[in-house]
Amino acid sequence: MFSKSCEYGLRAVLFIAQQSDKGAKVSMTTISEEINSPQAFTAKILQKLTRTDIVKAVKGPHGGFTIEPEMMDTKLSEIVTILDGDSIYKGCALGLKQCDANSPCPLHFKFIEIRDNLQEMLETTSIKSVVNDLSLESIILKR
Amino acid sequence: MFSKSCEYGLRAVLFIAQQSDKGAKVSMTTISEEINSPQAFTAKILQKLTRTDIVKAVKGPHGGFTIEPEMMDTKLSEIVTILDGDSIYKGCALGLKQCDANSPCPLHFKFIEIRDNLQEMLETTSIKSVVNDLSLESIILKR
DNA sequence: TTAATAAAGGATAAAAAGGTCTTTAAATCG
DNA sequence: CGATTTAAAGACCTTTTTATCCTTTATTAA
Repeated sequence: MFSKSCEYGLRAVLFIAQQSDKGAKVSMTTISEEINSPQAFTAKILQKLTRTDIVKAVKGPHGGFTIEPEMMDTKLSEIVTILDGDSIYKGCALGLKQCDANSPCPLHFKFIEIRDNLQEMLETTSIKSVVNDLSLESIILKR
Repeated sequence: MFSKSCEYGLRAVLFIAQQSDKGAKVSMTTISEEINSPQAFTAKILQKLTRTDIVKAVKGPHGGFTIEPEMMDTKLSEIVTILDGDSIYKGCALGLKQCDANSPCPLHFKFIEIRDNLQEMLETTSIKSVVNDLSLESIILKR
């Protein structure tokens, strides 16, 4: 469904958000340990998210990554779009370039429902709301 | 969503089915022209589907591919599983190996709905039913 | 101002996905 | 039978994705 980049990116964001919520900054080493992802690769992914200001990076001793309170309202759809583009929402199930209500592929009307549900879910789910669920026990970001 | 292999595979199957329905056998050259896909690559994909008996291949002059009447009831989910595996139905949105109702990732309960809808759609849609829709004008398999 | 810390960035490598080409096998027809 | 047609199979190549490593830059604290 999502690329590895997007999976790691979402996990990293949720972990950083959880820690930021507690007032803690987290280093790249901690992140990759806590979400069980390849460190250097995850660092590249976070660079994209810092350039787009979703995550804030601070260099030097006691530096690390945080997500500022106002960015906690960021929707998961934004993160997915940055990392995987919008083909998951807009692409045709059969890979046709011109597939819409006017000239639909044979799966168009069945598939569009699922795509729209996914889009709706990601567009209405904020980082903040997921972090609130994370505080409930038994929810995990590792393995 | 689906891999290129799966996209080409589904389009090829639907085209073959449509032609078989009219009593026609189709060659690899015709298929790749009509669904606008790379021929040699599509041939590889169809080999997987002939080994699993969804498609029947006949060598030699006037040979080609057909789908026999009893295979027209094959569900799209079978084709997707053969070509892309079952991770699209079973995989975790965040890529966690152990993610289920007992130890869910933070998106588990939201995501499972979408995954299940997709699975349901593919498991209840047969080749035959799509071919019937294909006979309705304006439905396309190209471009 | 220097040493330590931590992210950024570039170069490179490994693996997977996507795609091609050539040879082999099977079927048909003259 | 032999020539021809068509799919199967295997070897190979290309591109993209995933991943690592190493150097540079920024920040901090002593």
